[in-house]
Amino acid sequence: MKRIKMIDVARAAGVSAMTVSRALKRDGRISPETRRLILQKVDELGYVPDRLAGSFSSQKSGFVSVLVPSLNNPHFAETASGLQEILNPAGLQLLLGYTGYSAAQAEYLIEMMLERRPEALIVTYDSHTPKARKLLEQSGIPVVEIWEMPQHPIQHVVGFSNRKASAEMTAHLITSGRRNIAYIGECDDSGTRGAERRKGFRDAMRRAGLDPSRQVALAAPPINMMQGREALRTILERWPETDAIMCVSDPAAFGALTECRALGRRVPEDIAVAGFGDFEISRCSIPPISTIVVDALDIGRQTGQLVLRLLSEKTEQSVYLPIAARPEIRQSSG
Amino acid sequence: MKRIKMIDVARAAGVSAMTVSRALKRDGRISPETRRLILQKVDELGYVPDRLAGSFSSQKSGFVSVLVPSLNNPHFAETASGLQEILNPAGLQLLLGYTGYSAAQAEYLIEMMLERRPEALIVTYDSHTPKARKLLEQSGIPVVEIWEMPQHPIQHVVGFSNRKASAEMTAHLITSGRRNIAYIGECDDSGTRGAERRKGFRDAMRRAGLDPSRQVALAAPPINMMQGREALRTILERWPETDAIMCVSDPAAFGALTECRALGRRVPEDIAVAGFGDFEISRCSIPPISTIVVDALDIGRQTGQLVLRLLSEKTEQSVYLPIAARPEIRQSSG
DNA sequence: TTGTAAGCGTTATCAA
DNA sequence: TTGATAACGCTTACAA
Repeated sequence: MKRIKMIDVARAAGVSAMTVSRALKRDGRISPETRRLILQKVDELGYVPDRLAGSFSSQKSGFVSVLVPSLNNPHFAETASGLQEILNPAGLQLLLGYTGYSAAQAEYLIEMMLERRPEALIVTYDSHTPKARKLLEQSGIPVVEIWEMPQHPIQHVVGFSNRKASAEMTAHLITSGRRNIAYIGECDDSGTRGAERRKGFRDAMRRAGLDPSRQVALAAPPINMMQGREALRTILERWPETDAIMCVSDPAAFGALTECRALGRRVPEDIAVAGFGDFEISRCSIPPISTIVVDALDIGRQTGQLVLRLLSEKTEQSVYLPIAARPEIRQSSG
Repeated sequence: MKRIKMIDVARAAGVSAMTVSRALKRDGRISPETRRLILQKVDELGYVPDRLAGSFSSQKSGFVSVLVPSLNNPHFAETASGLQEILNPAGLQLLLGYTGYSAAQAEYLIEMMLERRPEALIVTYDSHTPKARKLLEQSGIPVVEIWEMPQHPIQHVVGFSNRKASAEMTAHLITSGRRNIAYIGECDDSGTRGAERRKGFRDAMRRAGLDPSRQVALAAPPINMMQGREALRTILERWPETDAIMCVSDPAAFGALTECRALGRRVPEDIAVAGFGDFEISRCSIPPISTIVVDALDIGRQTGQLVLRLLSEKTEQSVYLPIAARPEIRQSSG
């Protein structure tokens, strides 16, 4: 009970393997009747083409590698969906890897991925080890960094400034009259998008002549709701005068909001709360949480289209596709 | 500037390609000095092995395909993490596909996946088209269904009965004195885990001689928080006597809880709420939501280990690994 | 411990 | 429109 090969189909149809190969890829250079006959035989025999062999022969893997910090984050999940939506119909499959926010794991995955000869590599911005960066630079394929506009891009970028967006939201809090603003962030966040957001908070506070030192970072990325709750308690113990909280992400903000409620602090009357990312929870909570809206699905689609363009055009020039990241003011920052 | 091949490394080290191949796979049958020399050359030349060629030659793809309904669901994301954690160190890479809860998309993906000659196929339980089922049955590789114990398993299973778990939680609501229990579920859910949960609700209600007909299903899977809110309003309009809500998932339950608050209904005093899945939100909300706890990470790890076993043992027998799914009672069902 | 030779199943290329 | 032939870069199997 051996596996059916192309040559078996060819024999059954009384043609050569090459003709079968052509029939299977709407190549044009084949007569309609021959194709019909071949497709029928393919069906009869239950032939499944071997892309391992096909990729090897054509030297095209049909893979696009994607590295994300976590799948357990609606942002990256949506971005991956957007990518799949654009790339699958073009015959490309995603090779998805999950770094767990670890630069070492990212390096390992990049190496694993490159062995599969992907046609492009998409990496979510985060710190890279020197070796990882070198691997990316010398990969010889299009590399797209997403979800941030890095200072020193490797090649192409589809992203925005997390720092600037975070600064804008902080500025909004300041404009609406808050002065004693605290920040809930992540520790060990060097090189991450979270670190950029923290810088943005500091930028805005300094610019306004306010003290940016009220910061807590209780956990490594990604900080969760419960840690947000804990962070809020810590903040109110250390800085009881706090009248607003800027958070690295919506789950943290929701945690803070929830703890405010548990402690009897009114939001936004006593304390304003703002998050980042427009997670579902920020829309559904009471009150809804002010946040930075980023269209994660769109990042995936745009990146997918960029990859298709880069693969067909062989452009040398680096592309930067800016993505909108706009503050959306909701009741929590009243 | 051509890509370095194994033969190039071999020449640089003054050995044959085969020796390089051995050096790269801790094969044992090679002298330590030779290996050291070769690894040094590999490093110098920046050689990246071509697994496309390697897989083709050895007829082992090194892939394990995984189909999940959605990445944007912490359950499947964690399961994928668990799989990656176990399979990567064994030299296997995940080929992840996202069906969007669509049987047609699943069929398409299964076909795409099989062309890559994965060594095993892991599919989250959901309805399959006849063709998809046939492809799975005839794939010739281990197939593991996860996240449910199907009536007619294809081969192996790592899962639990969503129906039974849902019935248990409903029974808890009944035991604690609720009588007019409504259900928030999903429409177009035939063959999904959500449908099993709905059946479980009905089972428990009937068993207790209660009316199971209070059901709303406003959206296709996966239902979200906002739809949970809307569903609760619908329920209270239709059946004002409702004193408990059983939900297909925690996000829906949180939506219901939130809408109760917005409408001034006390939880659990006026209405009890229960969910499914132990999502973060069910622990962090006020009050915390009673839910069915399922260890998604563990499902991934167990499945990973099962796959490794199946690949080494070549067992013919079907394996069923039961996974715990226990109700955890929290304040929301007080 | 190392090397040699023969594929692995497809597609590119050129010829018919 | 179709076919023959030669890769593609590595690993298996066997030999030295």
